Amino acid sequence: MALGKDYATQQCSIARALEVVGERWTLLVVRDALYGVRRYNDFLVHLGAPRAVLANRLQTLTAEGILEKRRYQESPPRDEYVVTERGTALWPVLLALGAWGREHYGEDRLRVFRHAACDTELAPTGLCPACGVTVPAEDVLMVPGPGLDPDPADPVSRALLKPKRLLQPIDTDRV
Amino acid sequence: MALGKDYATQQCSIARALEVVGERWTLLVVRDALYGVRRYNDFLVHLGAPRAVLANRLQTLTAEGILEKRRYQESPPRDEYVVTERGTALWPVLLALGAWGREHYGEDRLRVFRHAACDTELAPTGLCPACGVTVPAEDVLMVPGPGLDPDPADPVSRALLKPKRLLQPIDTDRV
DNA sequence: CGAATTGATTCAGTGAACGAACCGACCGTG
DNA sequence: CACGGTCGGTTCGTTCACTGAATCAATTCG
Repeated sequence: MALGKDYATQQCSIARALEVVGERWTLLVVRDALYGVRRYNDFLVHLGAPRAVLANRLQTLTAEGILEKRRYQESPPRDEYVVTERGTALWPVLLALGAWGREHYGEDRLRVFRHAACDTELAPTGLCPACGVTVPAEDVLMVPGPGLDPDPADPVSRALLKPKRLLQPIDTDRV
Repeated sequence: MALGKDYATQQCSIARALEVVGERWTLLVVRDALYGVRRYNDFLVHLGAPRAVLANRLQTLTAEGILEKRRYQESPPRDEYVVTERGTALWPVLLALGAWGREHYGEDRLRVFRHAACDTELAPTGLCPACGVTVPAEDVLMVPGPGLDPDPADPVSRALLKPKRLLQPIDTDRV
């Protein structure tokens, strides 16, 4: 990646972070991983990225310890990519980025994030206004917003219509 | 930009945000703008980006309303790029990203961000632990950390060694 | 007048992204 | 046991963006 070469001289942890997750598609892969996507093919259809790029990103993210490749069945050997703690730590970044995007460019809200314990909607900082705590990703409930297409084409988007906890694997087994 | 084409189908405000600020160098330009960098040449020496890319990013960011091009002197005509409210709204994203980068990759802390009102260090969420408020960017005091090179080559890095408020223009007039 | 400063644009070379095709391992069905 | 389908990729030619060096125009300073 050409990124690292120049950013390395930056003396800045933002630049350091962007070396790792600043490439095209990378943060969207992490987003999907947090949403519960785990399989190569599910990433592929949901992201629409070229296969070679996806394979490269999954490999890089695994090497960086953001995802973990895990064998979930032998014969045929199948691996899934599960987000690690380091990857989960990117959740506040994605939340803030999404809040900014919606605030300044989006009309309707597409997804709403709630504190699973009290069902209160999170602030863009990740704080639960009711409980006063910063909600960890595993306690976040993702609910579809009014702006979301109710009948998407791909099965992954369809699985993501159901309210679900972050990090919980998606469930694509249905009509 | 090739970014927009694919991300547009994503039904996601994170993807929408990345369409705008997801390109290489873009977030670093915004970071510098928040740090008080305003002039083409200052961005250039501090970032080390190719001139054509910098010119392109400044133009795009201006078109997106994240920076504002402002004439600061006639004869010779000189413009500076000042961060807008929309650009300032990216501060929490950069803070979270920097916190993640330092946490997972940095050894020393390079910059410390404090609440100007009470001098307390900010949480990665932007919250002031003492006051309990989310500190707006203009009330953030940036202080060099122990890991920062005390004698950098370029004048912009040298100007950024002094404690300063975010958004306040940098001062490069010195030895 | 000549040199320096500022804010760019142009251009050739390189590397990355794109999209389509292909591949190998395995499964289930007939 | 052939046949088609799925899964997780790799390969390849084209296009596009980034890179770095050179150039340029306007103006001020010496």
